[in-house]
Amino acid sequence: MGRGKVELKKIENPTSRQVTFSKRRNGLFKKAYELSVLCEAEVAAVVFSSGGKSFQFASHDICRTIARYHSAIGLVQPESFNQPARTAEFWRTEIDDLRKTVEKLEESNKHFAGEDLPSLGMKELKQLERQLKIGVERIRSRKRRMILEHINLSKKKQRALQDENAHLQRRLNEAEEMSKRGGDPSVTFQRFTNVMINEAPST
Amino acid sequence: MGRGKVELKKIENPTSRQVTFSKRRNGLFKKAYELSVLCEAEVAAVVFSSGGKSFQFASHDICRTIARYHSAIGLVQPESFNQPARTAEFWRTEIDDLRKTVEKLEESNKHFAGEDLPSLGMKELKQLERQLKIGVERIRSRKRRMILEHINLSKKKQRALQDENAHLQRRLNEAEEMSKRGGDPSVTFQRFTNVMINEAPST
DNA sequence: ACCTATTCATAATA
DNA sequence: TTATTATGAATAGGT
Repeated sequence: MGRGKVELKKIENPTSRQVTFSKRRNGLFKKAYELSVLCEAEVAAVVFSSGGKSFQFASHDICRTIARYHSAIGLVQPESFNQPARTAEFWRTEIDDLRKTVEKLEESNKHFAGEDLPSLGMKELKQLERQLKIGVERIRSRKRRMILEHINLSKKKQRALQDENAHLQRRLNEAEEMSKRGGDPSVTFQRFTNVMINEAPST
Repeated sequence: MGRGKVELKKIENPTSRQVTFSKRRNGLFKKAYELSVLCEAEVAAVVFSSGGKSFQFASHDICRTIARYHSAIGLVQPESFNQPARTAEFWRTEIDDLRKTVEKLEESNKHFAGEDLPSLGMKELKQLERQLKIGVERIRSRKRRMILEHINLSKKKQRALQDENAHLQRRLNEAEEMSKRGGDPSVTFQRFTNVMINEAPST
């Protein structure tokens, strides 16, 4: 709802994704609230942003609602005999590390896209610009290479077709000679080939 | 929405309350789903009708999301969740997701740096080049802005110093006048200021 | 953050 | 329950 509809797929632009996340999260919680009031329902909602931040709404007490959900599902389990503390701790750090990695990568990605620049000093900006220019240059050279390859391929195809044409022409001439000299006139040639040069991709 | 607005209070008519509950529950879950897709968020919602029936939506795995919520708020999870196999499963999927995210980010980072290009087609290359050019342009504009700010700051400083100089000059003249006319010759001025313009950073 | 053209959700109704 | 539709709400894109 808004100007133009939106495809149901990940919003690629990080800025508008963040904005939409905020807006829609609020919208969702509002709806949840209204549902709970209008229909006397018990509602809880948990949302994690892609960055890992958590948000929640609960009409009553979220823990109570979750507990109720557990019992509703019949997931009650007796005390288990493990060392969940240590294991959970281990996983937690593992996940924290990964999250940090993600954050760093996201930041550098943003910088590459020219976003979030105010957090950088002049020196970093210069370095970044240099880096981007190198990137552009590499991409251009890759494009040149691809085009060249394409052209060469086309040329090869062309040559092959020309050769085949010549060959067929020769055979045709021979056959005509034969028939002039009284060869079997039922022999005909029905093969044709077209010389097609694929259009090279535009720059 | 709908014909006439609704007050935010319990719907007394049981029939229309039930109908509204159904509709709005679906609406809520739909919104939750859209949020998860559009913004790559992890969303879970649990709803109990006033009659006690439970409904839930989860973008990933609802137990995982709840577990994540628990760890996010630093609560020890209820034992019912710490059954080792299941818990391990949750953490594993969580970690897998994060790893995938990291991989994607690393790939796009490489592409920004002009590495690993052969995996891209001509179309992607063009898009990437455009993106990089935008990045460069933004960086340049950021640099310009920084330099301008620096210059303005310098100018301000310069002006302030000039003013101070003028003021001192005036007082000096006055003092000289005074002494010529036989004022107290012991009054001297010992303050000096230099007008220093900081060098602007080079482009 | 605020604005508003649009699309979406849904209350009333059948 | 389902389908329709008038209307208010949510929100995408812009500023």
